[in-house]
Amino acid sequence: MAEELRTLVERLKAVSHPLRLRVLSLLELGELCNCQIAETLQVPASSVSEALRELRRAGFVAERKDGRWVFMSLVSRELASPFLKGLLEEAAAVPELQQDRARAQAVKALAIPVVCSKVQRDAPIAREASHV
Amino acid sequence: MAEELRTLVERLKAVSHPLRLRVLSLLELGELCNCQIAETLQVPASSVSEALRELRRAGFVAERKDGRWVFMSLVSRELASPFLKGLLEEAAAVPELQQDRARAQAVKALAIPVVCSKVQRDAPIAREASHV
DNA sequence: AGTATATATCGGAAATTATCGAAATATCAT
DNA sequence: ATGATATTTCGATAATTTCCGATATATACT
Repeated sequence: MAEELRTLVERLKAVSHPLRLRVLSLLELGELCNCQIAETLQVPASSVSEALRELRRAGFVAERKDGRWVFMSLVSRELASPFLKGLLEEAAAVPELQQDRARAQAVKALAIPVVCSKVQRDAPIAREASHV
Repeated sequence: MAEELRTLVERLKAVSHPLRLRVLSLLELGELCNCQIAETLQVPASSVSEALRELRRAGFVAERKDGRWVFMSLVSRELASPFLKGLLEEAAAVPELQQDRARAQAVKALAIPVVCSKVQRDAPIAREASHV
């Protein structure tokens, strides 16, 4: 398979996943660290880390390290590919993603160490169905 | 998972696949029947049929039956979602997809029964790697 | 140095998806 | 009706993906 076709498919796969799409949508609010996302979505920090890795590989997300924390943000709208722009436009209208962003706003209002220690402390998440 | 999030993910999955993306891209040329696509891409007709089913389920493709043939076409640009528009814009620039479309032009120049009987007659396809 | 904490990676079981030939269905042509 | 042909569905296997706890790594704080 040609390199560029493969790359396009990989970028599409990166967002064809509920958790990764939820993470992408959260980053519309501006940069967030791993633990803020984990707390907002109530999923294990390792799952968030993996989701972010894929989104980075796909070129949708940039990272900025600051001490212990790694802040992730969407690539700028000018650099965003046409389909990413279209996707974000559609994501903005999805109710569950809107709810996620509302919860993230509340999480952002807290100090980061408070949020992170809370995540560490959390008991394993009960799963509603197979695959988040 | 919320219904609308699930639906968006399903639509993304539908195009996160080399064969389905190639089929979608071919339909930029206008409507094509199953066997024209199978001949153009040199893949089994049943694989094309399955790809088209997913693209239809995702709402990207419409069908028009005419006797034995089922012609598939892209939904109109006005009905196309922002994401689909962006994707088609990117697909237009991918070399392998451009080559596919060039081959499809040649196939379209032939009478359909000629193309279809050729597809039926074809020996099984040698696979270059796992997953097309 | 030693402890705490944030993130990343690993391992591997479970779920999902991909693939294509074979069989089924639907329509056309005689 | 019979046979031909276009498309779809089925069945089964192989490949991939998902998921999360455990472990590793990296930085901060004392």
